[in-house]
Amino acid sequence: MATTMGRRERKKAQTRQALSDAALRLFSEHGYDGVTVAQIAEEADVSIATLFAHVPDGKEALIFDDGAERRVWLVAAVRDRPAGQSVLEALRRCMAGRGPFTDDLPPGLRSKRDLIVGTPALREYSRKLWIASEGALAEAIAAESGRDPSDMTVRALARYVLEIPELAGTEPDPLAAMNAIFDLLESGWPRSPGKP
Amino acid sequence: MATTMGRRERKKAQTRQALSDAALRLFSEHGYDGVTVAQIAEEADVSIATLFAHVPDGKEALIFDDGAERRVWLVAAVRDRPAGQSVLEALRRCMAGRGPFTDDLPPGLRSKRDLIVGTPALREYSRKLWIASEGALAEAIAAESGRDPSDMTVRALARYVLEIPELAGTEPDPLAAMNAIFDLLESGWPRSPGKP
DNA sequence: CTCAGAAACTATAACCACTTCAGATTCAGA
DNA sequence: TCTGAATCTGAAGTGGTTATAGTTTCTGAG
Repeated sequence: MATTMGRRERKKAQTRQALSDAALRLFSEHGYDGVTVAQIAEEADVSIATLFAHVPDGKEALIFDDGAERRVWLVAAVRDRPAGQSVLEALRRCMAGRGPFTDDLPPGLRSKRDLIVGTPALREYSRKLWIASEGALAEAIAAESGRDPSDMTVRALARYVLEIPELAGTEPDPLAAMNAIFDLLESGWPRSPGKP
Repeated sequence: MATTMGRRERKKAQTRQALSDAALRLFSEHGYDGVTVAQIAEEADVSIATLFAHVPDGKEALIFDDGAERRVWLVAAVRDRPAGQSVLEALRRCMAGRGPFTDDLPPGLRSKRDLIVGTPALREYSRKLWIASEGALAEAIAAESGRDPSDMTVRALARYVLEIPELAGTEPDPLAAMNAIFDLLESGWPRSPGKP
Protein backbone atom coordinates (compact mmCIF):
# COMPACT_ATOMS: atom_id res chain seq x y z
CA MET A 1 0.00 0.00 0.00
CA ALA A 2 0.98 3.57 -0.44
CA THR A 3 -0.86 4.88 2.63
CA THR A 4 2.49 5.32 4.40
CA MET A 5 5.61 5.75 2.40
CA GLY A 6 8.84 4.29 3.69
CA ARG A 7 11.40 6.60 5.15
CA ARG A 8 13.31 6.47 1.90
CA GLU A 9 10.51 7.75 -0.29
CA ARG A 10 9.59 10.30 2.34
CA LYS A 11 13.08 11.75 2.35
CA LYS A 12 13.15 11.79 -1.41
CA ALA A 13 9.90 13.72 -1.50
CA GLN A 14 11.25 16.12 1.12
CA THR A 15 14.33 16.83 -0.95
CA ARG A 16 12.25 17.38 -4.05
CA GLN A 17 10.01 19.73 -2.15
CA ALA A 18 12.97 21.64 -0.72
CA LEU A 19 14.30 22.12 -4.25
CA SER A 20 10.94 23.28 -5.49
CA ASP A 21 10.52 25.71 -2.62
CA ALA A 22 14.03 27.09 -2.95
CA ALA A 23 13.66 27.55 -6.69
CA LEU A 24 10.30 29.28 -6.42
CA ARG A 25 11.51 31.63 -3.71
CA LEU A 26 14.71 32.56 -5.53
CA PHE A 27 12.99 32.92 -8.91
CA SER A 28 10.38 35.19 -7.40
CA GLU A 29 13.03 37.33 -5.78
CA HIS A 30 15.67 37.62 -8.49
CA GLY A 31 13.94 36.47 -11.64
CA TYR A 32 14.46 33.19 -13.46
CA ASP A 33 17.64 34.28 -15.22
CA GLY A 34 18.98 35.89 -12.07
CA VAL A 35 19.32 32.59 -10.29
CA THR A 36 21.77 29.77 -10.95
CA VAL A 37 21.11 26.12 -10.30
CA ALA A 38 24.11 26.21 -7.96
CA GLN A 39 22.33 28.79 -5.81
CA ILE A 40 19.18 26.70 -5.74
CA ALA A 41 21.09 23.58 -4.78
CA GLU A 42 22.86 25.56 -2.07
CA GLU A 43 19.59 26.94 -0.74
CA ALA A 44 18.07 23.47 -0.66
CA ASP A 45 21.27 22.11 0.86
CA VAL A 46 21.97 19.44 -1.75
CA SER A 47 24.65 18.99 -4.34
CA ILE A 48 24.16 20.05 -7.95
CA ALA A 49 24.29 16.42 -9.04
CA THR A 50 21.44 15.63 -6.68
CA LEU A 51 19.43 18.51 -8.03
CA PHE A 52 19.63 17.13 -11.54
CA ALA A 53 18.88 13.64 -10.30
CA HIS A 54 15.54 14.98 -9.06
CA VAL A 55 14.82 17.15 -12.07
CA PRO A 56 16.06 15.43 -15.21
CA ASP A 57 14.23 17.90 -17.43
CA GLY A 58 16.41 20.76 -16.24
CA LYS A 59 16.18 24.06 -14.44
CA GLU A 60 12.73 24.99 -15.73
CA ALA A 61 11.17 21.83 -14.32
CA LEU A 62 12.16 22.69 -10.76
CA ILE A 63 8.91 24.44 -9.88
CA PHE A 64 6.60 22.00 -11.68
CA ASP A 65 5.36 18.54 -10.90
CA ASP A 66 5.41 15.89 -13.61
CA GLY A 67 1.97 16.71 -14.96
CA ALA A 68 0.52 13.30 -14.17
CA GLU A 69 -2.32 14.90 -12.21
CA ARG A 70 -3.45 17.05 -15.10
CA ARG A 71 -3.58 14.01 -17.32
CA VAL A 72 -5.88 12.32 -14.85
CA TRP A 73 -8.31 15.26 -14.61
CA LEU A 74 -8.45 15.65 -18.34
CA VAL A 75 -9.15 12.04 -19.10
CA ALA A 76 -11.63 11.81 -16.22
CA ALA A 77 -13.40 14.98 -17.34
CA VAL A 78 -13.96 13.47 -20.75
CA ARG A 79 -14.79 9.94 -19.65
CA ASP A 80 -17.00 10.73 -16.65
CA ARG A 81 -18.88 13.72 -18.01
CA PRO A 82 -22.62 13.94 -17.29
CA ALA A 83 -25.01 12.45 -19.80
CA GLY A 84 -25.77 14.67 -22.76
CA GLN A 85 -22.69 16.82 -22.30
CA SER A 86 -20.36 17.09 -25.26
CA VAL A 87 -16.67 16.32 -24.98
CA LEU A 88 -15.73 19.92 -25.56
CA GLU A 89 -18.16 21.19 -22.96
CA ALA A 90 -16.61 18.82 -20.46
CA LEU A 91 -13.12 20.04 -21.28
CA ARG A 92 -14.21 23.65 -21.16
CA ARG A 93 -15.58 23.26 -17.67
CA CYS A 94 -12.61 21.23 -16.55
CA MET A 95 -10.16 23.89 -17.66
CA ALA A 96 -12.13 26.82 -16.34
CA GLY A 97 -11.10 26.05 -12.78
CA ARG A 98 -7.46 25.26 -13.49
CA GLY A 99 -4.34 26.81 -14.89
CA PRO A 100 -4.44 30.55 -15.42
CA PHE A 101 -8.22 30.68 -15.64
CA THR A 102 -9.40 31.15 -12.12
CA ASP A 103 -8.87 34.20 -9.99
CA ASP A 104 -9.61 32.86 -6.53
CA LEU A 105 -6.32 31.27 -5.67
CA PRO A 106 -4.18 31.35 -2.57
CA PRO A 107 -1.76 34.24 -3.05
CA GLY A 108 1.12 31.79 -3.20
CA LEU A 109 -0.18 30.02 -6.27
CA ARG A 110 -1.18 33.34 -7.77
CA SER A 111 2.32 34.75 -7.70
CA LYS A 112 3.67 31.46 -8.97
CA ARG A 113 1.31 31.65 -11.91
CA ASP A 114 2.40 35.21 -12.62
CA LEU A 115 6.02 34.14 -12.52
CA ILE A 116 5.36 31.39 -15.05
CA VAL A 117 3.34 33.59 -17.38
CA GLY A 118 5.96 36.31 -17.22
CA THR A 119 8.95 34.06 -17.91
CA PRO A 120 9.26 32.71 -21.47
CA ALA A 121 11.32 29.67 -20.48
CA LEU A 122 8.76 28.68 -17.85
CA ARG A 123 5.80 29.35 -20.15
CA GLU A 124 7.35 27.10 -22.73
CA TYR A 125 7.96 24.31 -20.28
CA SER A 126 4.44 24.63 -18.95
CA ARG A 127 3.16 24.19 -22.49
CA LYS A 128 5.30 21.08 -22.85
CA LEU A 129 3.70 19.62 -19.77
CA TRP A 130 0.23 20.21 -21.16
CA ILE A 131 1.14 18.74 -24.53
CA ALA A 132 2.60 15.68 -22.85
CA SER A 133 -1.01 14.70 -22.20
CA GLU A 134 -1.94 14.85 -25.84
CA GLY A 135 -1.81 11.11 -26.37
CA ALA A 136 -3.92 10.31 -23.31
CA LEU A 137 -6.46 12.98 -24.13
CA ALA A 138 -6.67 11.84 -27.73
CA GLU A 139 -7.38 8.30 -26.57
CA ALA A 140 -10.14 9.50 -24.28
CA ILE A 141 -11.71 11.62 -27.00
CA ALA A 142 -11.49 8.79 -29.49
CA ALA A 143 -13.13 6.37 -27.08
CA GLU A 144 -16.02 8.78 -26.45
CA SER A 145 -16.64 9.66 -30.06
CA GLY A 146 -16.23 6.27 -31.66
CA ARG A 147 -13.20 7.24 -33.69
CA ASP A 148 -9.73 5.84 -33.98
CA PRO A 149 -7.14 7.22 -31.52
CA SER A 150 -4.73 7.68 -34.42
CA ASP A 151 -7.28 9.77 -36.33
CA MET A 152 -5.52 13.02 -37.16
CA THR A 153 -8.64 15.00 -36.36
CA VAL A 154 -8.70 13.59 -32.85
CA ARG A 155 -5.04 14.31 -32.26
CA ALA A 156 -5.43 17.83 -33.60
CA LEU A 157 -8.38 18.54 -31.34
CA ALA A 158 -6.49 17.27 -28.32
CA ARG A 159 -3.49 19.41 -29.23
CA TYR A 160 -5.59 22.48 -29.83
CA VAL A 161 -7.34 22.15 -26.49
CA LEU A 162 -4.04 21.70 -24.68
CA GLU A 163 -2.64 24.81 -26.36
CA ILE A 164 -5.37 26.94 -24.89
CA PRO A 165 -3.62 27.75 -21.61
CA GLU A 166 -0.64 29.24 -23.39
CA LEU A 167 -2.79 31.00 -25.96
CA ALA A 168 -5.23 32.56 -23.54
CA GLY A 169 -2.98 32.85 -20.54
CA THR A 170 -1.62 36.26 -21.44
CA GLU A 171 -4.91 37.89 -22.33
CA PRO A 172 -6.40 40.53 -20.05
CA ASP A 173 -9.41 38.28 -19.43
CA PRO A 174 -8.11 34.71 -19.72
CA LEU A 175 -11.45 33.09 -18.98
CA ALA A 176 -13.27 34.99 -21.71
CA ALA A 177 -10.44 34.23 -24.09
CA MET A 178 -10.65 30.55 -23.26
CA ASN A 179 -14.38 30.52 -23.92
CA ALA A 180 -13.90 32.23 -27.26
CA ILE A 181 -11.42 29.57 -28.32
CA PHE A 182 -13.70 26.73 -27.27
CA ASP A 183 -16.46 28.35 -29.28
CA LEU A 184 -14.16 28.37 -32.28
CA LEU A 185 -13.34 24.70 -31.84
CA GLU A 186 -17.01 23.81 -31.52
CA SER A 187 -18.32 25.78 -34.47
CA GLY A 188 -15.35 26.23 -36.78
CA TRP A 189 -14.28 29.39 -38.53
CA PRO A 190 -17.23 30.95 -40.40
CA ARG A 191 -16.29 31.09 -44.08
CA SER A 192 -16.27 34.82 -44.49
CA PRO A 193 -18.39 36.52 -47.16
CA GLY A 194 -15.69 36.03 -49.84
CA LYS A 195 -13.42 38.82 -50.99
CA PRO A 196 -14.05 41.32 -53.86
CA MET B 1 19.55 50.07 -54.66
CA ALA B 2 19.86 46.44 -53.71
CA THR B 3 20.46 45.15 -57.24
CA THR B 4 24.12 44.65 -56.39
CA MET B 5 25.19 44.30 -52.82
CA GLY B 6 28.45 45.84 -51.74
CA ARG B 7 31.41 43.59 -51.13
CA ARG B 8 30.75 43.77 -47.42
CA GLU B 9 27.21 42.41 -47.51
CA ARG B 10 28.27 39.84 -50.07
CA LYS B 11 30.95 38.49 -47.79
CA LYS B 12 28.56 38.45 -44.90
CA ALA B 13 26.07 36.42 -46.90
CA GLN B 14 28.86 34.09 -47.98
CA THR B 15 29.89 33.45 -44.40
CA ARG B 16 26.30 32.79 -43.38
CA GLN B 17 25.90 30.38 -46.25
CA ALA B 18 29.13 28.59 -45.40
CA LEU B 19 27.89 28.13 -41.85
CA SER B 20 24.55 26.84 -43.03
CA ASP B 21 26.16 24.41 -45.46
CA ALA B 22 28.67 23.16 -42.94
CA ALA B 23 25.98 22.65 -40.31
CA LEU B 24 23.64 20.80 -42.65
CA ARG B 25 26.39 18.53 -43.90
CA LEU B 26 27.68 17.69 -40.43
CA PHE B 27 24.20 17.25 -38.94
CA SER B 28 23.26 14.88 -41.75
CA GLU B 29 26.40 12.87 -41.25
CA HIS B 30 26.68 12.64 -37.46
CA GLY B 31 23.28 13.70 -36.19
CA TYR B 32 22.41 16.99 -34.52
CA ASP B 33 23.73 15.99 -31.12
CA GLY B 34 26.84 14.45 -32.60
CA VAL B 35 28.15 17.80 -33.82
CA THR B 36 29.49 20.68 -31.75
CA VAL B 37 29.30 24.31 -32.77
CA ALA B 38 33.09 24.33 -32.62
CA GLN B 39 33.21 21.72 -35.37
CA ILE B 40 30.78 23.70 -37.48
CA ALA B 41 32.77 26.88 -37.04
CA GLU B 42 35.92 24.99 -37.93
CA GLU B 43 34.33 23.49 -41.04
CA ALA B 44 33.11 26.91 -42.14
CA ASP B 45 36.49 28.40 -41.27
CA VAL B 46 35.26 31.07 -38.88
CA SER B 47 35.62 31.59 -35.15
CA ILE B 48 32.96 30.51 -32.69
CA ALA B 49 32.26 34.13 -31.83
CA THR B 50 31.60 34.84 -35.50
CA LEU B 51 29.26 31.87 -35.72
CA PHE B 52 27.11 33.25 -32.94
CA ALA B 53 27.23 36.72 -34.43
CA HIS B 54 25.51 35.28 -37.49
CA VAL B 55 23.09 33.06 -35.62
CA PRO B 56 21.95 34.78 -32.45
CA ASP B 57 19.19 32.22 -31.88
CA GLY B 58 21.71 29.47 -31.35
CA LYS B 59 22.80 26.17 -32.81
CA GLU B 60 19.37 25.11 -34.05
CA ALA B 61 18.98 28.23 -36.17
CA LEU B 62 22.05 27.42 -38.25
CA ILE B 63 20.20 25.58 -40.98
CA PHE B 64 17.18 27.92 -41.11
CA ASP B 65 16.63 31.35 -42.57
CA ASP B 66 14.84 33.97 -40.51
CA GLY B 67 11.36 33.00 -41.67
CA ALA B 68 10.62 36.38 -43.25
CA GLU B 69 9.75 34.71 -46.55
CA ARG B 70 7.09 32.50 -45.02
CA ARG B 71 5.46 35.49 -43.46
CA VAL B 72 5.24 37.14 -46.85
CA TRP B 73 3.62 34.12 -48.53
CA LEU B 74 1.14 33.67 -45.75
CA VAL B 75 -0.02 37.26 -45.68
CA ALA B 76 -0.07 37.43 -49.46
CA ALA B 77 -2.04 34.19 -49.71
CA VAL B 78 -4.73 35.62 -47.47
CA ARG B 79 -4.78 39.14 -48.89
CA ASP B 80 -4.52 38.30 -52.60
CA ARG B 81 -6.72 35.22 -52.72
CA PRO B 82 -9.12 34.88 -55.67
CA ALA B 83 -12.63 36.24 -55.32
CA GLY B 84 -15.04 33.98 -53.49
CA GLN B 85 -12.28 31.93 -51.83
CA SER B 86 -12.39 31.72 -48.07
CA VAL B 87 -9.42 32.64 -45.92
CA LEU B 88 -8.93 29.06 -44.81
CA GLU B 89 -9.08 27.72 -48.34
CA ALA B 90 -6.37 30.16 -49.32
CA LEU B 91 -4.17 29.09 -46.42
CA ARG B 92 -4.79 25.44 -47.16
CA ARG B 93 -3.61 25.84 -50.72
CA CYS B 94 -0.70 27.98 -49.69
CA MET B 95 0.59 25.40 -47.24
CA ALA B 96 0.02 22.42 -49.47
CA GLY B 97 3.06 23.26 -51.55
CA ARG B 98 5.35 24.16 -48.70
CA GLY B 99 6.91 22.71 -45.61
CA PRO B 100 6.62 18.97 -45.21
CA PHE B 101 3.58 18.71 -47.46
CA THR B 102 4.98 18.23 -50.92
CA ASP B 103 6.87 15.21 -52.15
CA ASP B 104 8.48 16.55 -55.29
CA LEU B 105 11.53 18.24 -53.88
CA PRO B 106 15.15 18.24 -54.88
CA PRO B 107 16.78 15.44 -52.89
CA GLY B 108 18.82 18.00 -50.97
CA LEU B 109 15.78 19.68 -49.50
CA ARG B 110 14.14 16.32 -48.94
CA SER B 111 16.90 15.05 -46.72
CA LYS B 112 17.01 18.37 -44.93
CA ARG B 113 13.30 18.08 -44.19
CA ASP B 114 13.81 14.54 -42.89
CA LEU B 115 16.60 15.75 -40.66
CA ILE B 116 14.38 18.44 -39.19
CA VAL B 117 11.39 16.17 -38.68
CA GLY B 118 13.58 13.54 -37.07
CA THR B 119 15.35 15.88 -34.65
CA PRO B 120 13.27 17.23 -31.75
CA ALA B 121 15.37 20.34 -31.23
CA LEU B 122 15.09 21.25 -34.90
CA ARG B 123 11.36 20.46 -35.04
CA GLU B 124 10.80 22.74 -32.10
CA TYR B 125 12.75 25.58 -33.62
CA SER B 126 10.93 25.15 -36.90
CA ARG B 127 7.66 25.52 -35.02
CA LYS B 128 8.96 28.68 -33.40
CA LEU B 129 9.67 30.13 -36.81
CA TRP B 130 6.13 29.40 -37.97
CA ILE B 131 4.63 30.87 -34.83
CA ALA B 132 6.71 33.98 -35.22
CA SER B 133 4.32 34.85 -38.05
CA GLU B 134 1.28 34.62 -35.84
CA GLY B 135 0.91 38.35 -35.42
CA ALA B 136 1.23 39.12 -39.10
CA LEU B 137 -1.15 36.35 -40.08
CA ALA B 138 -3.67 37.44 -37.47
CA GLU B 139 -3.60 40.96 -38.86
CA ALA B 140 -4.19 39.68 -42.37
CA ILE B 141 -7.06 37.48 -41.27
CA ALA B 142 -8.60 40.28 -39.25
CA ALA B 143 -8.41 42.66 -42.19
CA GLU B 144 -10.14 40.16 -44.48
CA SER B 145 -12.89 39.21 -42.09
CA GLY B 146 -13.73 42.58 -40.65
CA ARG B 147 -12.68 41.71 -37.13
CA ASP B 148 -10.27 43.23 -34.73
CA PRO B 149 -6.67 41.98 -34.92
CA SER B 150 -6.66 41.58 -31.15
CA ASP B 151 -9.76 39.37 -31.29
CA MET B 152 -8.80 36.17 -29.50
CA THR B 153 -10.61 34.09 -32.08
CA VAL B 154 -8.46 35.55 -34.81
CA ARG B 155 -5.24 34.97 -32.92
CA ALA B 156 -6.28 31.43 -32.08
CA LEU B 157 -7.07 30.65 -35.70
CA ALA B 158 -3.71 32.01 -36.82
CA ARG B 159 -1.93 29.98 -34.18
CA TYR B 160 -3.79 26.81 -35.02
CA VAL B 161 -3.03 27.15 -38.70
CA LEU B 162 0.65 27.72 -37.99
CA GLU B 163 0.76 24.65 -35.76
CA ILE B 164 -0.31 22.43 -38.61
CA PRO B 165 3.16 21.73 -39.97
CA GLU B 166 4.34 20.33 -36.68
CA LEU B 167 1.12 18.46 -36.06
CA ALA B 168 0.85 16.85 -39.47
CA GLY B 169 4.54 16.67 -40.31
CA THR B 170 5.12 13.29 -38.71
CA GLU B 171 2.06 11.54 -40.12
CA PRO B 172 2.51 8.88 -42.78
CA ASP B 173 0.52 11.04 -45.21
CA PRO B 174 1.19 14.63 -44.21
CA LEU B 175 -0.93 16.15 -46.94
CA ALA B 176 -4.02 14.15 -46.00
CA ALA B 177 -3.41 14.99 -42.35
CA MET B 178 -3.17 18.67 -43.18
CA ASN B 179 -6.45 18.55 -45.06
CA ALA B 180 -8.16 16.80 -42.18
CA ILE B 181 -7.04 19.54 -39.81
CA PHE B 182 -8.22 22.32 -42.11
CA ASP B 183 -11.57 20.56 -42.32
CA LEU B 184 -11.73 20.59 -38.54
CA LEU B 185 -10.96 24.28 -38.41
CA GLU B 186 -13.60 25.04 -41.01
CA SER B 187 -16.41 22.99 -39.56
CA GLY B 188 -15.60 22.62 -35.90
CA TRP B 189 -15.82 19.47 -33.82
CA PRO B 190 -19.19 17.77 -34.25
CA ARG B 191 -20.84 17.59 -30.81
CA SER B 192 -20.91 13.85 -30.46
CA PRO B 193 -24.16 12.03 -29.75
CA GLY B 194 -23.90 12.58 -25.99
CA LYS B 195 -22.78 9.89 -23.59
CA PRO B 196 -24.93 7.22 -21.80
C1' DC C 1 19.28 -9.69 13.39
C1' DT C 2 22.13 -9.61 9.68
C1' DC C 3 23.60 -8.93 5.42
C1' DA C 4 23.44 -8.03 0.46
C1' DG C 5 21.89 -4.96 -2.69
C1' DA C 6 19.42 -1.01 -4.20
C1' DA C 7 18.85 3.79 -4.00
C1' DA C 8 20.02 8.41 -2.82
C1' DC C 9 23.63 11.44 -2.21
C1' DT C 10 28.30 13.71 -2.89
C1' DA C 11 32.57 15.79 -4.86
C1' DT C 12 35.03 16.28 -8.80
C1' DA C 13 35.92 16.87 -13.38
C1' DA C 14 34.59 17.47 -17.65
C1' DC C 15 31.69 19.00 -21.94
C1' DC C 16 29.25 22.18 -24.47
C1' DA C 17 26.45 26.19 -25.76
C1' DC C 18 26.83 30.78 -25.44
C1' DT C 19 28.63 35.61 -24.08
C1' DT C 20 31.93 39.24 -23.42
C1' DC C 21 35.66 42.03 -24.64
C1' DA C 22 39.59 44.23 -26.44
C1' DG C 23 41.90 44.56 -30.48
C1' DA C 24 42.95 43.74 -35.55
C1' DT C 25 41.17 44.03 -40.31
C1' DT C 26 38.23 45.47 -43.94
C1' DC C 27 35.10 48.14 -46.11
C1' DA C 28 31.88 52.37 -47.19
C1' DG C 29 31.14 56.94 -47.81
C1' DA C 30 32.30 61.78 -47.20
C1' DT D 1 42.32 60.10 -48.22
C1' DC D 2 40.56 59.77 -44.02
C1' DT D 3 37.08 58.52 -40.61
C1' DG D 4 33.92 55.55 -38.65
C1' DA D 5 31.48 51.51 -38.67
C1' DA D 6 31.03 46.64 -39.51
C1' DT D 7 33.19 42.17 -39.37
C1' DC D 8 36.07 39.05 -37.60
C1' DT D 9 39.16 36.97 -34.09
C1' DG D 10 41.26 34.76 -29.84
C1' DA D 11 40.78 34.19 -25.27
C1' DA D 12 38.69 33.97 -21.10
C1' DG D 13 34.56 33.19 -18.56
C1' DT D 14 29.61 31.79 -17.22
C1' DG D 15 26.20 28.50 -16.55
C1' DG D 16 23.56 24.33 -17.48
C1' DT D 17 24.21 19.49 -17.68
C1' DT D 18 26.32 14.91 -17.51
C1' DA D 19 29.63 11.14 -16.17
C1' DT D 20 32.21 8.77 -12.75
C1' DA D 21 33.49 6.71 -8.77
C1' DG D 22 32.81 6.32 -4.16
C1' DT D 23 30.01 7.00 0.38
C1' DT D 24 26.00 6.73 3.19
C1' DT D 25 21.27 5.21 4.10
C1' DC D 26 17.46 2.49 3.74
C1' DT D 27 14.93 -2.03 2.52
C1' DG D 28 13.76 -6.76 2.22
C1' DA D 29 15.09 -11.52 2.37
C1' DG D 30 17.05 -15.14 4.87
